Amino acid sequence: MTDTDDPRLIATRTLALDAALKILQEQGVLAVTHAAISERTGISRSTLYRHWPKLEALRIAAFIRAASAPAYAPRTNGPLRADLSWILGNLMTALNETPWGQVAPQVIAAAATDDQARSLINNWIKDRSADVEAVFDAARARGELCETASVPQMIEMVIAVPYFRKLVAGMPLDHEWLDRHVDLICRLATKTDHG
Amino acid sequence: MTDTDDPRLIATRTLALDAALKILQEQGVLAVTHAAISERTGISRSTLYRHWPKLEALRIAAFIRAASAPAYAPRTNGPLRADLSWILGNLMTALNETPWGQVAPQVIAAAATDDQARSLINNWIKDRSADVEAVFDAARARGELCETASVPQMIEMVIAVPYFRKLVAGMPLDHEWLDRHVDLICRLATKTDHG
DNA sequence: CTGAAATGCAACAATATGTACTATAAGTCT
DNA sequence: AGACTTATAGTACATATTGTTGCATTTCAG
Repeated sequence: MTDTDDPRLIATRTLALDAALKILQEQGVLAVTHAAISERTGISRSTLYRHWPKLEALRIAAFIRAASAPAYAPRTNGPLRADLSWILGNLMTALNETPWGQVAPQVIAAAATDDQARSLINNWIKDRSADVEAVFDAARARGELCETASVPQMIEMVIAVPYFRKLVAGMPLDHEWLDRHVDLICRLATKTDHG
Repeated sequence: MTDTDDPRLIATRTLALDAALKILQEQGVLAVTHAAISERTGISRSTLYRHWPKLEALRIAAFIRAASAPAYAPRTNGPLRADLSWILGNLMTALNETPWGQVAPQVIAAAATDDQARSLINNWIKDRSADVEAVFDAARARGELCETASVPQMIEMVIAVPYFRKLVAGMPLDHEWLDRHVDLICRLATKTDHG
C-alpha cells in the first residue's frame, strides 16, 4: 500500500530532508523553507512544493527527520547504578550530539498548536520513560529498590533534570554532572544508602 | 532619561501588548504580527510599525510582556517542608495560570537564535533559583539539611521537574503532585528522614 | 522502445512585511 | 485660550515570501 518506490522520489526526499535538518540545526525552524532547501540542494522549488505542498508540512517533515534517533537497548543486568549510568549516558549523548538536541525545543514550542509535533514529543517521552522503567523494574526484581520509592516519580526525575539543564538552562551535560545525578537517584531509590 | 510620558504612547503600547499577549497564548508566536494586533485593537498598522519597526522586536516585546509575572517573596521561616510547599505552589500557579506557562516554550525555542529571548529565560531561571536557594540556605542555618545534600543540585531538581512535567510532557501540576514532589525533595535534603 | 511519471524552468498570483507621505487629532506649554 | 509639538490614521507603494500553473525535458518501469 506504499506509494511507488521510484528512486527519484526517494532521492529527492532524502536530499531535501537532509538539507532541511541542517538548516533546522543551524538557523532554526523559521529558516526551513522550500526556497532555502532548493538553493542548498539544487532541487527545484516546484519539485519541493510537489512533495510538501505547504510550509507547515515541510517543517513537520524536518522535525520527524530530526526525531528519528538510533534506538539503543537499555541494559538491565544491574546493579542499578550501572544501569542508570548507561541509560543516562545515552540520553546525554542524544541531547549533546544528535540533531534532536538542537531541535527539540522548537518541536515543543510547535506542539502547542500542532498535533503532529505534540505526538512526536509524546512518543519521545514515552520511549525514554519505557527504557528507564525497565531499569527500575529490574532493580525492584533484584530487591535493590526501597519500598517507598515511586517508580513514575523516579522516571520523571531521571529524564526531566537533564532535559531542563541542557535545553532550557543551556548548561553542559558532562560526565561529572552525570555521576552526581546518578548518585542522587540511587540515594533516593535504594535501601542501603543513607548518608 | 525616560522618553516622554505622553498618555497616547502609553495607551497604545499597553493596548497593543495586551492584544499581542492574547494572540501569543491563543495562536502562538507566528500569529503575532502588526496586522493582527491592528485588527484586534483598532490601532493603525502604521502606528504599530512606529512603535516596533521590526516584527522580531514586536514579538520580543510580547515575550517580555508575558514574562513580567508578579514577584512573590519566598518564605523561609521553616520548616523546610512548609517553605518548599509555598514556593512550589507559587511556581505551580505561575505555570498553570499565567501567560508565562503558555509562552515559555516559545521563548525557549526562540532563545536558540535570539539573545534577548535567551536572556529572558536566563533571568527567569536565575530568579526562581535564587528563591529556592534562599529556602535551602535558611534550612541549612536551622540545621535541617543533611551534609551530603548539594544545594545547586536540589535547586535544579525543584525547578526542572515541574517545568518538564507541565511544559514538555503536558501533564497536570496539581496539589497531589506537589505533595509528592515536596516529599521527595525533603527525603533527599533532610537528615531525619529515611524510609 | 514506449507510455507514465518526476523533474526543471519560467511566469504569475496572493499575502506578508515594511516604508513614505499627508491630514487630523491629541497633548503640552505659556 | 491659543500656539506649538507630537502621535495617530489612512493611503499608497515597494519588496520578499509563499504558493500555483503550464510546458518542455529527463528518468523510470514494463
